[in-house]
Amino acid sequence: MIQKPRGTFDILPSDTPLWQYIEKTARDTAANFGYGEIRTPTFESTELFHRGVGDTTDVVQKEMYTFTDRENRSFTLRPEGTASVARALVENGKCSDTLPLKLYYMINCFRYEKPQAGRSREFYQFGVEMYGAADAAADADVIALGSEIISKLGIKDTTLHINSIGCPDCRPKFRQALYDYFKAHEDELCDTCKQRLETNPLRILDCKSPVCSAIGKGAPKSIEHLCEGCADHMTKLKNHLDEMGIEYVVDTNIVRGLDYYTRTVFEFICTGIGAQSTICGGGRYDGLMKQIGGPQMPGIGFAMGITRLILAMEAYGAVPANDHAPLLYIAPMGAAAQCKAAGIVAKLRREGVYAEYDLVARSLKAQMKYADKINAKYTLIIGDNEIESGKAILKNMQESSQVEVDFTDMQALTQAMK
RNA sequence: GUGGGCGUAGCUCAGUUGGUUAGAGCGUCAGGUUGUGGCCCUGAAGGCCGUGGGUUCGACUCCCAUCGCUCACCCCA
Repeated sequence: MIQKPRGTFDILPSDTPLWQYIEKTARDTAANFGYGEIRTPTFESTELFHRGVGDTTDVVQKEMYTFTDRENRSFTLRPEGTASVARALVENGKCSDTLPLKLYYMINCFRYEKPQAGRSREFYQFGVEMYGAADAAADADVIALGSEIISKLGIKDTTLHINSIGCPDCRPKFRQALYDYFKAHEDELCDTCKQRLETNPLRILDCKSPVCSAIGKGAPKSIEHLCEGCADHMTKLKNHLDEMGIEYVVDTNIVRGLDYYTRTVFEFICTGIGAQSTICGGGRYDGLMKQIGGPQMPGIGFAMGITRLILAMEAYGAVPANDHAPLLYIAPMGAAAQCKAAGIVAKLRREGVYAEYDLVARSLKAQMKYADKINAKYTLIIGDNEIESGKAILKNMQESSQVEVDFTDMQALTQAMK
């Protein structure tokens, strides 16, 4: 038995209706916000992610599926969607189009991580990107879209956390202030945080250790170290969110792990789906486009993990019932009747009706059981007598009532099932 | 990459201090007299007890390894 690769999963017919529902909800909502769909290759030049996502990130350093092709060129299965979209816009000259550019995508991504609840090696995400709008109004508009989708999917207990991590001007100063603060408490920090102090002092703020989090409470806050421009941006974002009726909390612990983020970062966090509780995460990336060789153009966007949305929907009973059932099941007895049934079903299907008939030569009784199991609304029984007379019994499965119909008259048959 | 938990029929799980033909429920299939579903009843198919070693007269049961699943750290969607 050859098994699927670790961290991947099959999506079976019993699950696909939910996936399709989520995808449709996301697409339709994005379309109402003026976004158009973009589709990019599943793999890209490895260099794109080094420059776009950032050389120092965990994603690039140890989580990418990188391979060389027959010409010895290095490619990588996309670990996220933002870099590809930026590349596609530059490569196709779309940066000269009317601004802002608004794109959405529905993709699979790949990261070599150890699987757990809400995290897999191949995962699916819906994401949006807006380019050419530096104003905080754009941030609010993007967040509003994420909020709207989550709300439409019926996901409860979700909180929007926002923060500003500053820009290339003010961030280094904040980082230094943070470093200085924790350096003074270095002896008290846990072992992992002692390492974090050198690698990424921002992450100490997340530490679950009581000692570290206690120390963290007194640490400098990023929003207190913003330059004037970044501070104004944050204020305007909050004003817009307030006006739009979107609730949020300012969470200075929100620090995204991808290098391209600037200023606004945000996460929609849903309690009750395990440790991987961010169902939607994003932020602003004003330097990304230039970083990958395009023009200087501000951008902002988010991505939501489809699997996490599903976990959340399941947790809150928001999964819609699957009511796909045949209008008619035809139970033929014998080869001649089966042939007749095939003809009737073919006509119904051409009219867009979901109809079925026996394909495995079951007994009549077994066919009735089958019709019941697939939830057929009506069953039509055809044998030799019926072929001769052209009339057959149509049974309403719910009411258990029967009427005789002329099954050679499609209009009469359809009418009888109204 | 680091930890914890778990691997027995398609699914959910039993399996007594190691003892002979490994069980149940659900599901699947076939029946319960001659052309009719849902309830009920009967029967059948389906397991090298994750894999490989070891201890033992004997291992689903104990030990080791390995693979897989799962949860958490980390990171992120």
